[in-house]
Amino acid sequence: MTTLPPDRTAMPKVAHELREAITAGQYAPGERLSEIAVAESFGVSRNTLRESFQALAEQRLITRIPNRGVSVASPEMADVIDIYRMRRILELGALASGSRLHPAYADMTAAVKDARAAEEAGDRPAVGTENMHFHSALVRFSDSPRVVSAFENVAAEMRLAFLRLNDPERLHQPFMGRNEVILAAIEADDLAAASAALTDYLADSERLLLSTYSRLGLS
Amino acid sequence: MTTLPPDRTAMPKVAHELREAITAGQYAPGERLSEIAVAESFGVSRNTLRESFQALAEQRLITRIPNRGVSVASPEMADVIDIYRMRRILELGALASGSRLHPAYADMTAAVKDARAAEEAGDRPAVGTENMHFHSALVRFSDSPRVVSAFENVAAEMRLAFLRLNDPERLHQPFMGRNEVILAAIEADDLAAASAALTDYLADSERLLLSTYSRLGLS
DNA sequence: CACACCAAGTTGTTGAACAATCCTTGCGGG
DNA sequence: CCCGCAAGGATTGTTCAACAACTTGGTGTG
Repeated sequence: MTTLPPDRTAMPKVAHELREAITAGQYAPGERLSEIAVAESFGVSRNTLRESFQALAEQRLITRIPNRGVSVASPEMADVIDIYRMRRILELGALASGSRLHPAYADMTAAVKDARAAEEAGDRPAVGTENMHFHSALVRFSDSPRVVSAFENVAAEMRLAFLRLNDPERLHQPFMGRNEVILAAIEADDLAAASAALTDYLADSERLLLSTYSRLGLS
Repeated sequence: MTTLPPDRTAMPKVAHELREAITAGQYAPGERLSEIAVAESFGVSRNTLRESFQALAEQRLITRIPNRGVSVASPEMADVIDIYRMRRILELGALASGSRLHPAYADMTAAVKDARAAEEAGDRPAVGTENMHFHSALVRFSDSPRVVSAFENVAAEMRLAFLRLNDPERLHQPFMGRNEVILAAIEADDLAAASAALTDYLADSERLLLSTYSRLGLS
């Protein structure tokens, strides 16, 4: 077994792949991440891995406790509430610049269409993915990289909240109709109606998530 | 020269102190940060420093270019525009929950009072600090740690934008009156008026900053 | 002047080391 | 039987020295 030369820019790649793995549920929320084990699995040194950890910790995707290492974040009810506060501010703020002429509008339309198709096909995970695509696109109305990346961060945290549940994807399903209402309001240039629909969406989605937490006795 | 035992949790401290040093202008925007030099000055190893760098990079306070190391961020016009987009969304979103009964209201009052006092005393830097305190407090209306820390991040970036200028503090001065208008509107429970005043504030502040950039031929 | 080349310096990464701290386990006392 | 506690092993946080890849600035050549 010959040792390969080290990848000269391994850290960003590792951070990215680890992020994907976490949001894909390959590591469960709350799961402990052993430095040695993870470093080995990514084929990097412990030091390089620690740099990647720092990036993910800043995004609140992992939790660092001094002398006790790293574990995948496991959002509690208080976090869920806060995540929705952030979502409300970012999404409603972005929607204020919404328009049927904006490129993001087409992406939202596509997300709704693909979600419908996935629903027909009974592909629940895809419905969930498209739902999040819809809201990612919505936030792009802001034309602001900072707003978009702040949203992507809370979206990843949301994903972790869902992963704590038994059937994560089930919770997305009831809301696809809501997205269509929002879209129609934007199409009609009625941003007030779109905002109202989005506000309802967020309130109901938060309620459902929190009550599921409560039902399962979480946090 | 006896070598001390390494600080068992040096990284967070270094990240914090480096952040302070950068926002205080001890390292100029765009300045190159040599790993060896900075590590030495903080009394930590290169590896530990790199972890701290990663945290600050995630906050956009420093810029990492592969194989060329780290430099203090130097916001360009496009960044300033984006920072204000983010500020508009966060601050207006938080202000929507504003109330004279909220603890943040008292902090805003204090910031205005201290700013007035600093202005009397001709202490320009303090006027700037209190101006930012005012807006930090405003954002706390959101009751959301995530919103607050997202704001603190763009506030630090703002600081870097100001540091690119000759007389950073001068730009804060014209706006203290605006803060008083916002405060009065909240006191009168007129959130619409407060939002309008804040919108004006942000637009004018952005305009002044951008025109100063332009006058100095920056970016 | 343009261009290839060279040398010095820096970065990105590794692997091994070590003390401090945590965690488990087994043991003894109540 | 349960609780506290001590010993041991495992893990973390950090350091150091090494090395190749890369950048940078200068030099010489055509």
